[in-house]
Amino acid sequence: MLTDRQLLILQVVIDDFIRSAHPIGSRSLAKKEKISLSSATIRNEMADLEELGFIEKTHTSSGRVPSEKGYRFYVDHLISPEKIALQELQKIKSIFNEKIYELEKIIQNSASVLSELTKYTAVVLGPTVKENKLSKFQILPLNEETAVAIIVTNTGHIEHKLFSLPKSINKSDLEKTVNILNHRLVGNPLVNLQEKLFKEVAILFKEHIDNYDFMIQSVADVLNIPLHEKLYYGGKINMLKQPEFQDIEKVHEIMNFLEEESGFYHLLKETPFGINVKIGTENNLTVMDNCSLITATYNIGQEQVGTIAILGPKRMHYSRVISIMNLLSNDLSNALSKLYSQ
Amino acid sequence: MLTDRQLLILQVVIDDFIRSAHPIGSRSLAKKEKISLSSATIRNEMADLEELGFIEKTHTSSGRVPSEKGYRFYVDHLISPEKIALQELQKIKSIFNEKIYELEKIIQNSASVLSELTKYTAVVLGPTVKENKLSKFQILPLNEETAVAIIVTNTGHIEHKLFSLPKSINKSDLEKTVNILNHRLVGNPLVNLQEKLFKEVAILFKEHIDNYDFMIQSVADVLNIPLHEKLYYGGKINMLKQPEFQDIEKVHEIMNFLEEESGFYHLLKETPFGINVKIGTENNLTVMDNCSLITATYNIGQEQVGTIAILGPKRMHYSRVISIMNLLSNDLSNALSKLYSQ
DNA sequence: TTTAGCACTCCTAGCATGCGAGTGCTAAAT
DNA sequence: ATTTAGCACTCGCATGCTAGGAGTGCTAAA
Repeated sequence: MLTDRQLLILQVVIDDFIRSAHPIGSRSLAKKEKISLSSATIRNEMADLEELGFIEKTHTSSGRVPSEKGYRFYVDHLISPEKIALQELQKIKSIFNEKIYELEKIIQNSASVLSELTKYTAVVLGPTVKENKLSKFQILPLNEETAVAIIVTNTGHIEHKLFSLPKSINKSDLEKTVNILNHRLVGNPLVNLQEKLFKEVAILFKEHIDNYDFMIQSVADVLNIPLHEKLYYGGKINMLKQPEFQDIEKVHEIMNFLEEESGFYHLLKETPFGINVKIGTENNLTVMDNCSLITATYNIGQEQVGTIAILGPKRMHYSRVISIMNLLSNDLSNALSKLYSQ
Repeated sequence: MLTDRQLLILQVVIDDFIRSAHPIGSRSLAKKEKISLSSATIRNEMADLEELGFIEKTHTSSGRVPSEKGYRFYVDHLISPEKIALQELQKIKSIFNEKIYELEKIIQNSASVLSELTKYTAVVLGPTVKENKLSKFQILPLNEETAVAIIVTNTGHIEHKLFSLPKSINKSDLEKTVNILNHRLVGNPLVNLQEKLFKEVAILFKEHIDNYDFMIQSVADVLNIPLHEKLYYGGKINMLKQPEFQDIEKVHEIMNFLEEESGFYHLLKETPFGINVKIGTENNLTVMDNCSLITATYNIGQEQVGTIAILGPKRMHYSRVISIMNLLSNDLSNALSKLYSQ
């Protein structure tokens, strides 16, 4: 177990390193207000902390930097919630103040504000669509051959899709189609729509609709909604400001990973409830070895539907970021729940 | 006027520099197959070319690199169309082979393929919406309070927008609203809709619709379609591969400019018909001083509607990029014209 | 007109040097 | 028994020097 003095020193070392990005030595530590010990004493304590694996040297005679274990301990035991300036709070609130109904915009705004406040890169995983249920289906014919289908889900997600109509379809058939689909499919999860369509709806189509085989194929196309959630980004290039990313190689690697979509998707898809911090190699991904990822889930009603995340260097301002994400994920959950849960 | 020999030397210098990114000197030039002159002769010619401003030295005793004037001359007089490999041609065709109805996807695909083939950054300015005309308007009520409006334009652009309904509106009022709007507004350019709404439609609303003031406000919101065309990107991080962008500062600057949207919007908004090359300071923008921008317009029917662009270092593979953009802009115009012009 | 030769310039890589910030260890001070 | 002062030592980094290489311009000969 660490002594109070060791805790203090560890905390100051990490705090300082997070601020300055420079290794810190015993002499500069001794000058700090909080610490009234000689540099020699501190040297002894630091040697112990190093032996325990919380801090490390970059070379034999350098100051110390936090190790991954050090950061982990810091995050778990040494940080306390940070006060967020009023002005910044208002920025968060402002996401939800405007009368925005559209989910996508709220989420994109969240990512932007998050990156703006933290100066790191924000990634938001949009709400699960898999669990979404169909709440409305409509067809709007554009001309003889094409129509646009509008699909609305219970979470406020709206999608439109062009498709081709059977030749010489009449108005009443279209109406019947819409009625049947609404009657049979509303309330069902999107994933099941295709199955239901072919099993249950097909029979009804056959009974009531001319040219039913073409129609059912078109509808099937339309209902084939991409099931992977979308990712929203904010401050993609904030990384370039961080001193740890002065190496163009590293930047390229991590940027590439960001652009690729699928990589981050998996990373965010399976995050535990609430705030979670993954430091460096804890992410189990070589590209992320020098990064920390802080995630927070958000929900609609009781259901956890998505994740907001901040990607930054391991030397991240953890307390501040965690406080901000706490606020934002709560506000986001509240706002979305108000709008879309029934 | 330049002699044939000077032309040859200028061409080889620029070709070589585009390939290698290293200044080239008289000795290495003399070794080239195409050139059977001694290094001393070449030195004399190069001195002349420098005096004329086509090439320059990075320091007193360095090899030569092309000047902006040199690139300009090269682009205007020395390059010839490049053969594009079959495989690459097919990649271009593949954008249009699939059955895609949606404009946005075709355009996004174009940007992606363009960046993939050139290894530079592609930016595409979507089709003008200002000139677009309304071709269909529909309202789809979701519940008591909200509805989604669907707006379709003559170029196949579809937009949906949530809005709130007046309290206790009845079905027939909604239908009347839709009818009036379709009757009065279809065929009008999007820019004029707001004006027409307040001038002509307002009167009709007053006559026929309960709660008309609320309704007209909602409709006005809905018809307030963002009039700036969207930008689509491909290969944003390709820049990082170029040796001229090893300086993180420069990368940051230019990336920032890319992310900002509005900057590039103006750059692409006013491009002349066909292929255009702007080299370095010709772009009249400090961030672009080390970049070249190649643009090509595309059209639907006879109307020029948008621009595709490649952003790269001044040391760009001009002939190849121009050839590719020629192909792609033509194919894009054809495909869009087939789909959306009548 | 072209080319060979030569002196000169400038960049770059490599190496020595000194300084500063840091360390560990020991012995004295508290 | 801790804490601290002192000291020798280490390492990174900035500086300056040097040699080598690639290039140039100029002059004089081919």
